[in-house]
Amino acid sequence: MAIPRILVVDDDMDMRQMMTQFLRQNGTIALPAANEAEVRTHIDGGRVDLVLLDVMLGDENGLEICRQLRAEQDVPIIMVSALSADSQRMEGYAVGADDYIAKPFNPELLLARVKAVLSRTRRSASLVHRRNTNSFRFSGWLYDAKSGEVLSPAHIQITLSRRETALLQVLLANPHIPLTREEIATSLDVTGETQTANEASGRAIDVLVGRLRNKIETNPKDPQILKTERGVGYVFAVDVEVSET
Amino acid sequence: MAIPRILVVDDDMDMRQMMTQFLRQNGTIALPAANEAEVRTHIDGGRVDLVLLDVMLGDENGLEICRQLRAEQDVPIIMVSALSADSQRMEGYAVGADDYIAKPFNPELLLARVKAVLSRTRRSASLVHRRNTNSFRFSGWLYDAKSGEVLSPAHIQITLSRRETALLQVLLANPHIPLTREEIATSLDVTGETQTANEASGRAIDVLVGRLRNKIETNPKDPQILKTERGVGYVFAVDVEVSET
DNA sequence: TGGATTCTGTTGCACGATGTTACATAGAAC
DNA sequence: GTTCTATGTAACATCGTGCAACAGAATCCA
Repeated sequence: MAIPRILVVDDDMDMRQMMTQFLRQNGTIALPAANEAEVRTHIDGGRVDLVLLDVMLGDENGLEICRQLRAEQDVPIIMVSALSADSQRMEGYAVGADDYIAKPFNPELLLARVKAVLSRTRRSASLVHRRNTNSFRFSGWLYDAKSGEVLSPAHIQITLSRRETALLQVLLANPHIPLTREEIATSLDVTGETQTANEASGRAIDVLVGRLRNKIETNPKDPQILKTERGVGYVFAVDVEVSET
Repeated sequence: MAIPRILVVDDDMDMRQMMTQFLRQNGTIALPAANEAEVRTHIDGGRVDLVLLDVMLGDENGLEICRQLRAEQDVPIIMVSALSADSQRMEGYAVGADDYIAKPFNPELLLARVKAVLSRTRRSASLVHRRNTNSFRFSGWLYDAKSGEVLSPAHIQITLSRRETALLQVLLANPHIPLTREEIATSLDVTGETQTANEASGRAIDVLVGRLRNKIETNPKDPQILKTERGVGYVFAVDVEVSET
């Protein structure tokens, strides 16, 4: 499974920090946000699998933000509130939240709810691997998922190793979204190919990326397709057109 | 998140200074102005997210300025006044102010009101990094935001590091406006993460500025573009022409 | 089965980008 | 002038990444 990315929205810095830290220690990517603008940035700019949204955001209204997100996106939302009255809870559900937690909460409970919502929506599993698609086009290249063939812009067939193919698939499924090495490594294992231990120690992903670059980049020294996001990971930086054959 | 730019209009220098200083300490860019002419300069010349407008401006009338701004712009305005009588308050709203604060006020209250108005109008999202603009021209130079290319007046391509590029972007978005090191550092932290690596200890910004100067100034020893504001920070001191491609 | 071939992870080094530090210098305050 | 503070900058330190070389694992094939 890909690593879930959770947007933690709370205007209280201590609270925000506590929650992000805890979530990070428990195998998720926690993205802090303090207000609506920051929520926008994350939602619009990158992938977010779940939003933990405080009801009371200073002067802003968490419920309103929730309503808006719901209207335009279908990202799962868990409302968090210092008010545990049932009326509040109902209001949370009314605006479309997937779950509701009252502060102060047991961290384990939070984790349980998070896991529940993530698995319920199966969103975390849906982001990397697409189904029912057979071919991908990107900057002149063609990858046929069914046969596994890769054709260069000059229509020359390229052979990729199994691992390289898996990497390409992960990237093709997430164009323009920076993926960390850990996310890539985890996704590669999910494909069920090699079960070997993940990237605990080393630079396997780096080397794998380099090898793929050598095969699909015109000038591997100056990659245009598979770009490096320093301090983050790698991005598939071109548009991908998906066909159903 | 973008740093909000707040225009502080008050003819009393102490008051002006106190307010700008306080706002700057709280993560905003505060632009001082003492009269209508200076207000004009800022409003017309650069981005302003919020105006803090004193009702009593010597001979000029804050209410009148507010009315005019309202008529032609939709920048949010908070009226500030030594007179707390309700009639005054009503008058403030009548001319279109978004909020009203009576002097003397609690700084925290001011901050709260400012945040409230900023988030309400969602103006804080219109930030240092402009969108939908692809190229910037300044004193013969050309920076293409899309490709990241920088062309010198002699049409020679210059390569900037990632950090240098980010700095240039921040400066280009704020021509003629002195930015403190802290403001710059904050703006450079696009990730918004808990980055420990910000300018707590060091002179990173100074050195970064020096490196950018070495690349874009004709004579780095006597900078004409990226000037130092002693005791303040740095200014991008030339006009910037923005194109949409 | 055993050897050849291919695949893949590990390691060490190079290199560029960036932050830190120490010192020199410029400017302001007196 | 002297003194103090802010700034410029060279030199160094650190970190992330690319990559060649190596070694073990997997696969192929006679």
